[in-house]
Amino acid sequence: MKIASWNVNSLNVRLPHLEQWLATFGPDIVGLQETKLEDSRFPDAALVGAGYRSVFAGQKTYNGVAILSRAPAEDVQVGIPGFEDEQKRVIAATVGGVRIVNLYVVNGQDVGTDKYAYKLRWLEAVHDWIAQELQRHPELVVLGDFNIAPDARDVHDPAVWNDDHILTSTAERDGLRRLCALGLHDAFRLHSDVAGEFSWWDYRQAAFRRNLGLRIDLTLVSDALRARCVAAGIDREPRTWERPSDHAPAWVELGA
DNA sequence: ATGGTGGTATAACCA
Repeated sequence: MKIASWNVNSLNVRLPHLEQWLATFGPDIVGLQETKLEDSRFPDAALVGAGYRSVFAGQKTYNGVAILSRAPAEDVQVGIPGFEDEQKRVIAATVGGVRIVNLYVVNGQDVGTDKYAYKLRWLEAVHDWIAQELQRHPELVVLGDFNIAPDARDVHDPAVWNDDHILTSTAERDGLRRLCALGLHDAFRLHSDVAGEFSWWDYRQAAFRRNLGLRIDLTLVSDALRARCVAAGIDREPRTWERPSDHAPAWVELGA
């Protein structure tokens, strides 16, 4: 079973890319972020044509998340229970017995800003909620655009992307570490210790061509799924297509 | 330090 995460940066613009990628990569489950669509405009009929059902939580212009799956999605949860948030950043569902939590983590703008404080608060709320989810659903995958690069291997220039920089700051990385300490494992790192494999490249400065990227799109698997995690990676191909998202899909494969 | 690009309430704002 292949499970993926992709920040599409506008599903309206990227639907043809998504359809092409679904047809070639053939994931069983995909978490999408930054759909930037109200629910009434979600292209669920087109995706049925591609063989996928959709559950989604969107808004105009910003944010928006969805889970696509070949098998039905059950027990759908939108948002973090008990955490008031206008921004559509969280959707969870159970597919084929596996609980999928899809996150569009707050970007945070710059260290010390109000948005940064919101990011840290939001991460703490996610942490407390995931602790409960793990009790109810030991077979859990937390995936998404984390807007945090776990360590120095995951950035092209550790001198710039340091302890004081947004997406790599100590407090952000501590937030991710605390989440993982609940019993979640970065699937990519179960299979590789290479540096320089990224999932996001800025549109500016020809960053993709020069591989000036970060690995901020993650798939985390729970203790109970760890032994079934047979492979993980990042599919750079859609980032090479014309008018791409700035993110590439990150994926994990679970064996039987 | 700035600004570069791309998305969308097409003007700022967000990333």
